[in-house]
Amino acid sequence: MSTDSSLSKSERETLKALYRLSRDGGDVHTGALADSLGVSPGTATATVKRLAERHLLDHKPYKGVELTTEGRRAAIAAMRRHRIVERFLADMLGYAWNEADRLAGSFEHDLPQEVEERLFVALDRPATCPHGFPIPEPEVADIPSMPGLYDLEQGDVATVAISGSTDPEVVEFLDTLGLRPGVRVEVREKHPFDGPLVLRVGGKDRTVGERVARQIYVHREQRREQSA
Amino acid sequence: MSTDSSLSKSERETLKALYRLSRDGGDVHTGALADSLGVSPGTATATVKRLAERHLLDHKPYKGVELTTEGRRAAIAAMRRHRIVERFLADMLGYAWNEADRLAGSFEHDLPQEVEERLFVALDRPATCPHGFPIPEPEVADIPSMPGLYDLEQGDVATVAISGSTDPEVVEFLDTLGLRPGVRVEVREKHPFDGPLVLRVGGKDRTVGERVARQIYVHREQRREQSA
DNA sequence: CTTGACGTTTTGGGAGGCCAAAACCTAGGT
DNA sequence: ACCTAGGTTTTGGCCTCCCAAAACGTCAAG
Repeated sequence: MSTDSSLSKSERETLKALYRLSRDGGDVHTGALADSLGVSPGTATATVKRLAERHLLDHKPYKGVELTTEGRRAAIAAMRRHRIVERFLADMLGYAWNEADRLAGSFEHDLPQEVEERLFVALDRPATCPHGFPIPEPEVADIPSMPGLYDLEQGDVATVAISGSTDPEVVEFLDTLGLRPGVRVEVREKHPFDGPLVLRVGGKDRTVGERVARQIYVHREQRREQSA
Repeated sequence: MSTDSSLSKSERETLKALYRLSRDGGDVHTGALADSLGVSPGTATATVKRLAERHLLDHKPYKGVELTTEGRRAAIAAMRRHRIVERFLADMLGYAWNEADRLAGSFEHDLPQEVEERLFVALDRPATCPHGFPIPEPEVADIPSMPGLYDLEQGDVATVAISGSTDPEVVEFLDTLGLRPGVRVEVREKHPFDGPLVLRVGGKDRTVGERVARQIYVHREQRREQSA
């Protein structure tokens, strides 16, 4: 029942990383985890072992790691906290969305649950973090995965989300096109054979290539049924 | 030059406690420190030894502990952070001044310096914490000590501050008299022989006994010179 | 089917944190 | 001047967290 019961900073960070890694890619190995956490392989293994004992994940030595339902719930709770703190940094302290990320990680861990909730309310129960990703409900064990911009079809309307791990140069380029987190876009045309998209962004038509479009996530709003 | 350079949670907490303890009372012994931190005597000694190696305090075994100038600066920086966080909890999240205290301690430690400053600005550079105690400037090595309410003389005007360690029942009683942090009071009469004070509080005259008055701190505003 | 190479886990070591209990000072009473 | 009581420090243990390097599995190429 109880979602957490005293996880340490690195344990929470590990769960978050595992959730991310498992969302895109088959088996997650401790090596990938170590990279993602910026930690030595041995350290990653040790943390994994501890979490396995608490039944937050299954560890098949040399084979891979998989979160249990409980582990996924804890990971999502950690993400919720992270995203709320990001919103705080952006909305109350005026940080840009791509700065908030960096700072949130450093002090989200010791934030009491109670304060997290008050903060959420004080921020007016935001639906997304400053990157545009949804803030999950508490206690859920799954977040619906977001499609990429390039997965949309002609006529689709969606809201943009940009991952914090996106190459800063790409981010800057997107910015010049008006493609920023939270912005609404409509797909005007999608050229075949991995061709570019033509989008309606802030009253202007913009063209985006496939490689760049694949780095943008979206929240589909509604599909405009467009014929019979 | 650099005020901190990576102190841990307990190290900072130790410095704060030592600053408090040394402000009222001669030698500070590790026992008092341990009590104040809610930690075993051995743990207190160990932390003291570590801080001594960093030249933040002098430790004369079996005799006592004393902060160095550097140590005092670090302690005050920690207090500044604590008080800013309290203000945040009170002003932005709506916590009562005596609740803020409890919660601030849990997450102030990992707050990046940078965020602390932004928070300070976002809060409109407050002069005091919700208890009524001043938020020190950064980088100072001393805070002027505050007199008690009972140290005032007839005609003095001052602002009330109430320590977080005050007995809750006393706090509640004070509340019924309108004596809350930040409230302005004027001393109408001071009876001799440890007699009661008569104060002007929020447009009403209130009488306060010596024992209670000694538990309230004040910020003197100006001495009204009242004769020749 | 053997043998590397590569990735994973274990081992050994260090630092912070905590405690309980043993060893140790210091000061006060006799 | 002793000696004991009370407070202080050390010791030994346990936990998280990190690393480097040794030991170990696995799998695929020869």
